[in-house]
Amino acid sequence: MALDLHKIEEKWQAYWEKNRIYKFDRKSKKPVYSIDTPPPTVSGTMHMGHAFAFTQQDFIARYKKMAGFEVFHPFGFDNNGLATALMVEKKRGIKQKNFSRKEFIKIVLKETAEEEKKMRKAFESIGLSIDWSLLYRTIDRPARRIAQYSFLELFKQGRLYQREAPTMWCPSCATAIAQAELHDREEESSFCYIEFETTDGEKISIATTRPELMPACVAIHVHPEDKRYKKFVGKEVKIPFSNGRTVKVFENRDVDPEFGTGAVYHCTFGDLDDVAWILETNLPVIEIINKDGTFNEKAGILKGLRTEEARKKIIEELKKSGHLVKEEPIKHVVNVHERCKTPIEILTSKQWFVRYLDLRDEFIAKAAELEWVPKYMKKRLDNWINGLKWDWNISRQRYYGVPFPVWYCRKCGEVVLADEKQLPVDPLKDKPKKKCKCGSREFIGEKDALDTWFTSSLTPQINCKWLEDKAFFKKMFPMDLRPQGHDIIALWAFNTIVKGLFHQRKLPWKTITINGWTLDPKGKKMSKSLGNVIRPEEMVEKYCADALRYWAGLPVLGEDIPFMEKEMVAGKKFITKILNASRFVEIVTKGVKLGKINSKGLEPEDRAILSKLNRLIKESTEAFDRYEFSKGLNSVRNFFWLEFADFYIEEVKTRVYNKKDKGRKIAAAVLQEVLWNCLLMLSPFLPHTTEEVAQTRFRKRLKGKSIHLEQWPMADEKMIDEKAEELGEIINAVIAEMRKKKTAAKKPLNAVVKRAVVTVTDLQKFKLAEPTIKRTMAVQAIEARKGEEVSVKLEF
RNA sequence: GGGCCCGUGGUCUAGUGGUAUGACGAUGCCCUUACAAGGCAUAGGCCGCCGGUUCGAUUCCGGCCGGGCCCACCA
Repeated sequence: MALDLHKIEEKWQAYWEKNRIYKFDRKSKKPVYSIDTPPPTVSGTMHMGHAFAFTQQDFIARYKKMAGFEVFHPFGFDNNGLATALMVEKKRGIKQKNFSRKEFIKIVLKETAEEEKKMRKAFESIGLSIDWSLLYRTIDRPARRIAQYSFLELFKQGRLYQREAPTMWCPSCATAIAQAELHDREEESSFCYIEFETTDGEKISIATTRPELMPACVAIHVHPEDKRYKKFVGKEVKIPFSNGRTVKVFENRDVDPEFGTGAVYHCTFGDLDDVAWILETNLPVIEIINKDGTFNEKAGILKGLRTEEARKKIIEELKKSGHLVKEEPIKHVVNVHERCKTPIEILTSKQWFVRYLDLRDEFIAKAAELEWVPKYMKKRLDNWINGLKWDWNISRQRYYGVPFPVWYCRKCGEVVLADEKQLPVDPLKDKPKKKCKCGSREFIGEKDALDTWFTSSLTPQINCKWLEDKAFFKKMFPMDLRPQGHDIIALWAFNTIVKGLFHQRKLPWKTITINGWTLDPKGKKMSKSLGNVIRPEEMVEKYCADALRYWAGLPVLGEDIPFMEKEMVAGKKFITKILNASRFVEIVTKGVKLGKINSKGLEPEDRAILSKLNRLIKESTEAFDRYEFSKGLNSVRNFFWLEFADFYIEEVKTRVYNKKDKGRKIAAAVLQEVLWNCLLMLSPFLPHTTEEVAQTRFRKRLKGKSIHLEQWPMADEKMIDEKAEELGEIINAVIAEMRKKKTAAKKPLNAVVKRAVVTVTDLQKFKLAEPTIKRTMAVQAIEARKGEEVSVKLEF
């Protein structure tokens, strides 16, 4: 039978949406289970990592729904901030600086609306149990309002300050960025040995990868125990091309005497160490780079150039003047902006910060109260918090994003906050409600936008309608689950915890699950530059959504998984198997008055399969409760295929084919019972396939409109019977031996056996197993003998 | 450099203090009244390496090697 799995899947997706199967009913009396879903950046494409993570999250959502919870499973789009703006700039080939603020925002909103449609379709195509009526966007009014309210509240708590400070700056995006937005990149560069002269004519060499920062040099550092440089300490050194400016030589224990020449020149600001040294030494700041990345007049001969050009130029000039004594190639790591990969510079500018370094210990202690799945992921957060060096810079010099609810008084410079009631505000359009303390009514609106994470860190508050619906918020906050990737533990998880603690004095959720990464088939990270990206839509197209979901259910939560197309094959085979086995069960049970499973008349194979089924239900439920869904999928799959389809179905065929067989009604009942429970346990993984079978073949079993509204099965402990399973194993072992012999004799498996000689270890038990074996393998007569191990001889 | 994770037949994986689960692939047989986009069967692994604990380790401990991720970083 040719099955069009795509048609089946589309049919049920439309049905679910039409019948609002995944609707969250806030009036329900069931306990709520809420999920703080990760809002993907609107880019128009769903990548494999999305498909993987959302599917894993969906397993949990579907399980919880069946387990009796009213599941709150929303979806969010992150269309706020820098990532979104950069995506649009790239797509359109534009830069924000060439547009007015208004125009630029308009373009971004239009583009993201289009991209969002494509993305939603992609996410729908993998069969997620999302209630789309709960959709939120990180730039929509409620999100803006909450983000601004968060700002006001933090201000009142004394957690916000504004400061002119050295800040990591992206010259390409022309904005300050946060520590968490840094990435490293290894770069080939040259290590320049530059010879300086002291005022009394002695020579000292330093080595640097940033010769272009020389005009900003404010000191030279040497290690206090470095004998070579002892005599230089305290002396003045002449800076080339600087009209005779000199800097002092300092002792500094941070210097590594082994590296370079053992002498370091100190610039404002080459790297984070320079910043620390500036703070320690009270040296002057010479800022030579403008916000747009060009060098200013303080850079002298480098004025107007950008970093790369300036480097070339200064090397050239130093060569000419004889200051450059050596140049060697070096590989070193530079900090780049993760969004645009431009090496960062450190500049001073006025920025808003959230003061939180003082609370590091509290954050670590509180985060320990969360349930982390897997547990070890918490260490990553601890590492991050322990390594924090900066308060959280939340200012971004961008047009697009949530504005600061802040004005500055034109007359006295006082910071004036928006009134809670007027949120969300745009300080460039709106005005404060009151006049300034100084009496002035003239204000300048803050032009910067809030860091994207300032808003994203409020997704629990957004989901729970913090400001819009107090009763709802009280009922819903904190949420139950935050599922997310390990790459953004330091960003999203951390900042969300921070906000929860600041605003509600509570952790924002009870549990955090961390999903792994999707890697390419060789175990490498998928990336556009490596050209190894596999798109989920291609796989859905080639196989089907349930096959993709099958793959997502294989690894343990938190583990990275290489994308293996063979698992799609395996998934599709499994789906076909389910559909075929279900067809069989329907055919042979149709019109049969089902027997009662608790009654007498259960054959050994019935008892064995029912015992195994109930044990499986128990194990599968426990696995799900521990978020070990891969165990659930694996064990149900193996049971369904290797026990139920391979053995049980074969063992009862003669019973169900023969209308007069007295075991027929029982076998029919057991077939349905086992299949139905397997379908229920597989429905979180294969929602389309199981719905198809339930709706087309087992309508009568369905209590509601969908298998996804059914109750998760309960194990009947009384049915678990080790002795029955033991006997079942004997039956299966003998059948397996007979299959081998038939295969070896090149006979079909239904070939009639006139006589079989079977050696078994326990003759008494075998007596009980014999009838099942005879009918399953078409054996007319069996002679049983006692022996050390099971063996079989067949006569045809 | 620091932290975390991983290393099981050709490939990917389950698992456990008593030599091992399944898949994909390979090979052979079989049109068997669910299924040939199938069924059944077969081959294939000193469970990364070296030590230690133990009667016994793939499983526990230590070290090493290899891979991955995060963080820091030499100017």
